[in-house]
Amino acid sequence: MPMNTTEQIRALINRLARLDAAETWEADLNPAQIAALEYLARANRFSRAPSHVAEFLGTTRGTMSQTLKSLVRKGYLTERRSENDRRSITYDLTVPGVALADRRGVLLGAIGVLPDREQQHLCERLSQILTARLAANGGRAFGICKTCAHHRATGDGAYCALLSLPLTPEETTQLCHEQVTA
Amino acid sequence: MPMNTTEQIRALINRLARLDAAETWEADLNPAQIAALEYLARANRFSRAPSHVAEFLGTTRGTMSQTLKSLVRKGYLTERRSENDRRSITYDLTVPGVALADRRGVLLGAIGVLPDREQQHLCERLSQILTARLAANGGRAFGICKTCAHHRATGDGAYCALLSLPLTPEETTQLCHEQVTA
DNA sequence: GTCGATAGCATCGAGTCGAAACTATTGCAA
DNA sequence: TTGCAATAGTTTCGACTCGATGCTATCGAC
Repeated sequence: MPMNTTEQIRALINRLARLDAAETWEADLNPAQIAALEYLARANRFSRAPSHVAEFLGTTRGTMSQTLKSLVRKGYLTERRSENDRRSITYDLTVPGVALADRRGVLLGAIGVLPDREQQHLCERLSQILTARLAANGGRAFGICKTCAHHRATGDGAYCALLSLPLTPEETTQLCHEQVTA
Repeated sequence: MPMNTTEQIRALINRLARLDAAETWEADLNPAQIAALEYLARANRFSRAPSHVAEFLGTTRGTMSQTLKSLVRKGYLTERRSENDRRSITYDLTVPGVALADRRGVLLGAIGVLPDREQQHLCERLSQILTARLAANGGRAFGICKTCAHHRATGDGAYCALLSLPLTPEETTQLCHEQVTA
């Protein structure tokens, strides 16, 4: 029974991710650890708690708790308890953590074979699929801050209307767990 | 530091695969087991040995050996020693195995939001990336039999010029570890 | 017949996986 | 103010994957 296009796309996505994950072992981290580290490298300060990483990657808080603890032991993360809510914890990347998150693999080179226009197009299509996938069972999008309905541009920086907090220019390019596409 | 398009594509591929994998646990199989089962469901009779599955999924023979044994224990596969080469083993799907490989998840539905033309386009782009990725470190393509340089169409069925063996029509639509794009 | 290459397997320690039970904190409401 | 449910994170459990290493059986070329 030959596969239809839809199934082929799913198979390609899974195989590419699997091959990319296999590279990961070159460092002293496994795929789950790299995935968590890369998320934390791109998330803003409101979105770096264990429950956020767990939701982003489709796993449980318990599992993510272990993964994050092991990254702390290896020196790639530090944990910081919140002042306001003493239950919550935020993880920050250390200098080696940032270096590792910026590491690039063979897959990036392979994506580079496509011309810029095609990359742009591909990126949009995959985003559409992700949005549909998340909508199917109420997942959050974790989109970029400045594309959010709560984002307000001010003179110099920006402002979050949901959290009533000022934002630095850098923060507006990061991922946020509260993001709602405008 | 904002991500460029290339990095975004990689991140999207990994996140989609991860979310798809999370669904997998609804059955009594984990992502690695499902991936192996789905490969075996699509591979031809020359490409269903542990070393083939391992190469396809970018893992080692040792690890794959364990995964396949556990699928046998669960009743989704049967193993069969080769007549010609007594070292080699071929795995076949049982009836429950076929049923499980055909199971469809939320991701397929999400891919379905794209119109057919876009799916076709997306499929080609991802294939290009995969080809480039494999070329980067000498991996095999595991392409479809009838697109192979060794494929010869005959009157009724077909013929493999590499293995000097006749092929059924069905076999020419399956994956082959020897495939070389014509 | 020897010997290297190949195919698969067993074992090891670290770590992931979900599930479930647990602690500490928060916030709401009677 | 007390009570209680919701929330955030952790711990423990058993099954399993991960790569690495070393092992056996078989094959094939010389």
